Amino acid sequence: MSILFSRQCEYAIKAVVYLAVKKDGERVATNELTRRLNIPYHFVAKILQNLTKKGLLRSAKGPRGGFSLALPANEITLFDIVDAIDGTAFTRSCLLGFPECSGKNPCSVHNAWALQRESIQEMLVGKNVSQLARDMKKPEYQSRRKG
Amino acid sequence: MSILFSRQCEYAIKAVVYLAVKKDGERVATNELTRRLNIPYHFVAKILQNLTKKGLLRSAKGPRGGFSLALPANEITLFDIVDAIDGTAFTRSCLLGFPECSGKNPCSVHNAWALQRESIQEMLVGKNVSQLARDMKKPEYQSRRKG
DNA sequence: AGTATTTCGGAGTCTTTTCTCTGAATATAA
DNA sequence: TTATATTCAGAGAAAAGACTCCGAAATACT
Repeated sequence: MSILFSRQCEYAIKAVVYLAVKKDGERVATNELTRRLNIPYHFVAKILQNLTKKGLLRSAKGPRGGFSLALPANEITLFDIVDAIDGTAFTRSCLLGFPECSGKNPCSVHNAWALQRESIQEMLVGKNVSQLARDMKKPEYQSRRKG
Repeated sequence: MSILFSRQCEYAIKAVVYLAVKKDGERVATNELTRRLNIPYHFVAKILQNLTKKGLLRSAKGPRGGFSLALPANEITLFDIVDAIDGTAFTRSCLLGFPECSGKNPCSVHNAWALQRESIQEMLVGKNVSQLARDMKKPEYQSRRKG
């Protein structure tokens, strides 16, 4: 099937936005996330671990431990999260997978697709999780992709 | 990683465009395709078989057999190929995977992404393989995704 | 100090996608 | 009619992605 981002990346976005809804620095444990976001426990744990390594989150062990944003919510964009999890290859890669497709040697869909990519990227850079959190106060927070 | 279309779909597009470059009804064997497009033999064979089942291609067995377009090149759009291989879920699905995300109950990136999807779809519908074939007369036809 | 809670790190399993193989069926050409 | 070139069909192997498990380390609370 294949859609723009991996599952893991979708989950990461949901989790970070969830953290952004909380007060600054408030810690949230994996347990709460798995319940509220409906993401498998061990999987979301791993994802948060990854985000921590990338410096987007801060973690604390022990009772009352958990995860919190490492930066102000308005300084974390969707793009940052996508970059941390999936990388940014999609901003460059040819739709048809030609390795040598580029501006000076474009494949036949290069230009059209290049515009699309650009505008997707702009959207991702333009949305920070503080905005998303605001929209999301009414959390119809549920899980999984349907179809 | 995950990009908009599957590998199989990329390959399908390349193959169909390759056929469109040929004269009407000219048959091309799997062998030629695998060599020219650098796609694994048995894999491209399967893909062409799929496209045949979907009615986009015609096949002929035996010596001087092979595959050819089942329709005039200007009546096959990129969208048709994507539809045949990956399906069109991407035109509907929420970027974050919320199953109940929709126009009346949008997630926080719904509207932005809905516009993107729409414009991607328009591009796919707007490009037929005859146009692509024309662009591609200078075939820098090579293989695989790099990064 | 001891216990409970929580993340960390690595390895392991399951599923889907990508890619391979093989044996048959069919058509062409000599 | 025989040899050969080709697709067809389905099963199988390998790699990638999604998800699980477990033991260890850290911290807070009693």
